[in-house]
Amino acid sequence: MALNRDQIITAAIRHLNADPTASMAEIADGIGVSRATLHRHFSSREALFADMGRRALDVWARAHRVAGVEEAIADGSAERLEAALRRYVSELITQSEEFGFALTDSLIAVLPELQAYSRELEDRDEALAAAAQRAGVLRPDVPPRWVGNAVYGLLISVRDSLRNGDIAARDAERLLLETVLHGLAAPAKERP
Amino acid sequence: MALNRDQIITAAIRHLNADPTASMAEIADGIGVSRATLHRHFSSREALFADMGRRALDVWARAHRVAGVEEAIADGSAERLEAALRRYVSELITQSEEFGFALTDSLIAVLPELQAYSRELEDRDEALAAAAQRAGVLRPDVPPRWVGNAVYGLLISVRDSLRNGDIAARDAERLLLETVLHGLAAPAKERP
DNA sequence: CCCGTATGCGACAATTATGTCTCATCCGGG
DNA sequence: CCCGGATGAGACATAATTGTCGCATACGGG
Repeated sequence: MALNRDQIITAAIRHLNADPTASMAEIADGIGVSRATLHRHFSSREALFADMGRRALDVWARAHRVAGVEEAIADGSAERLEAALRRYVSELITQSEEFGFALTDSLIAVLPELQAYSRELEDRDEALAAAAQRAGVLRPDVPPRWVGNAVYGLLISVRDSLRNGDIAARDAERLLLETVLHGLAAPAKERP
Repeated sequence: MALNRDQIITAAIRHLNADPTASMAEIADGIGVSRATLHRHFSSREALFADMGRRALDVWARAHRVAGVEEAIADGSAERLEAALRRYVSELITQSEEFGFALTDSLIAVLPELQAYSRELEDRDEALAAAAQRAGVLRPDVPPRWVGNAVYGLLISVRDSLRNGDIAARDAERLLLETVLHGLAAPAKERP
């Protein structure tokens, strides 16, 4: 057997990142399996997309776990929180090819199961941001949800920048972290 | 006559922002015109999308003009460049509902005419960023293209944040500008 | 008031995508 | 070597979408 179910999902995400409107036939062709096989693994297009969404959210959840987000929140120290924040962003960038699907597709908002899953992760993001604000790691004068959304948007920036060759892959993590933490203004100047 | 061509484009953009996969029938229905009328104004779906893309890029170009980007680059002073930068971002946020279409849809990358238009605007963005770096307004240790892409991604953050009610509309501009210029780290701490 | 224009409505053919099915083939384990 | 399960190829019916057309009608200016 050439590809198992997981490999098909991975390849499908990769292919749909390049062409978000691809049909089942195009997806199958791009992956290198027949359309019939695709339908044997996923009863419908919706089922395939649901599994891809689940995969993307799993990647997101794994980033939380790997970075020790929960523990850092419980700990509450600035050092732990900042380390978790950096590790978390780094993990998201590394896995952005699979996670990126969640960035673009509105399908997640439709399926109730994924919606709950997504909400849970967003809440944890918010908790992390709020804890980091309390610990003095992040500035307190922005809504905690904005932090997660800003990272989310900058991940799209990274994806597009890499796609266009505007930045080097090895610089992606530094650029995202520097931008979200310190911004792009020249350091010497101002700050009222 | 209920709606002219321009109004239809505006309404179509608005509707497709909410449901990017809407069919011609759904678009027409959402706008409040018949499918036939839609086809009378736009010979094909592709023609409609091309016009929407053009509109989005026009908004972008207008933001450049209103902010005096070209003049600020020619002037080269830090004050003019920073003012143009702020005004430019502000304008993009204000018009984000119509410009937002360009943020998401990959159609622009396909049509040669829009591609050239888009490239031109991107180049001007890059020139602005580079000039701001030379003038000491923006930090010089990031690729100039990254600046534009970061703003682009944060505009998506703003759109999503507003959609979810995570931030207030009147805070959008401040949050985007603050984030892109100074970042989200607490000001007092670190900076090696 | 009248007429031209634009619109809505419905029908239509053509195309495309989807999901199911059958059958031949291939491939690996026993 | 043989067999069972998985795959590829293709046919098929169904549904959705697209683009076109004809016709009736509503609207608005002259």
